[in-house]
Amino acid sequence: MPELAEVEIAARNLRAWALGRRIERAEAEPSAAYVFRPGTPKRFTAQITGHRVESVRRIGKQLLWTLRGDDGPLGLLAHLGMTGKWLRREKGQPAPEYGKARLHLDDGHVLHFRDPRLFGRLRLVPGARFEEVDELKELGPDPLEAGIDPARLGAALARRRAPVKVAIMDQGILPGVGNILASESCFRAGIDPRRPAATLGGVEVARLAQSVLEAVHDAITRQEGPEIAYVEEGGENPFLVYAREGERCPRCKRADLRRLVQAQRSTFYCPRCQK
DNA sequence: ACCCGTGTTCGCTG
DNA sequence: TCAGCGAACACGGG
Repeated sequence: MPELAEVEIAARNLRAWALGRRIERAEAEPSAAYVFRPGTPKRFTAQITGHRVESVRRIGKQLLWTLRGDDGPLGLLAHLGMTGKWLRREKGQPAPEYGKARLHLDDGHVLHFRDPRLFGRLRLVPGARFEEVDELKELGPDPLEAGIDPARLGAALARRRAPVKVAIMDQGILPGVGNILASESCFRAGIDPRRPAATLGGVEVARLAQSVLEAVHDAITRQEGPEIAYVEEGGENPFLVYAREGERCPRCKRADLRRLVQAQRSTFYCPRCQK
């Protein structure tokens, strides 16, 4: 369930699990070719096997692995898409359902990339030259790593006529912000998600910047644990407004939360608190 | 059967 | 060139 917070947890897990480990064998499901584009499952297997995991970095929703082999570094760019997840299993345990790729480590564990819906991506980056990858060039500064500069955010929003909730999901503006965080951030900031981005004043932009960081920190705090545990089946919805259409607003406790569709995605908001 | 979904990309339009 | 829009991608779950 990957937005910034989930990917950050994934990065922390992967560092704890894999840093310094040698990948004795990499495997990929031939049937999951879609995940490895551009590239093939075969190439994935052949190139990664034998490398050591040197670092795992996160920018927005992207995971940047740097692997070290005999003939220099190799990058692995991983995106979880809608349903991607990294899991760790002991050697010999059955692979998780929908496992698309596996990294057998030299400590008796196997890292599985599980992705039922196949919107995830695993992409090799020769020489780990991530600076040459187009999707990464287009990303803005990571909110968690660099903070959010209200002046920069204001300037970016000023150019947009799109609704503010849609604009803040632009990965060139706030990488890592997805559909949930966007709704949550607008709610926390008391800003109507339908407002054209360019109509926000300086005070509102500053409040929005702060709200995004708070929503991210809250989400990370909730999820820390051995694995990504997140709105697991039967778990309680941890969000303030997301997926709470019809429920009473947790702030004003008077209006009922509403749902609307923006840019083909659901938005949740309080019609009374968000101006 | 139908609708929904935590994401990105591509093609088209103004 | 850029902003905006809708479709497409693939598939499980309610």
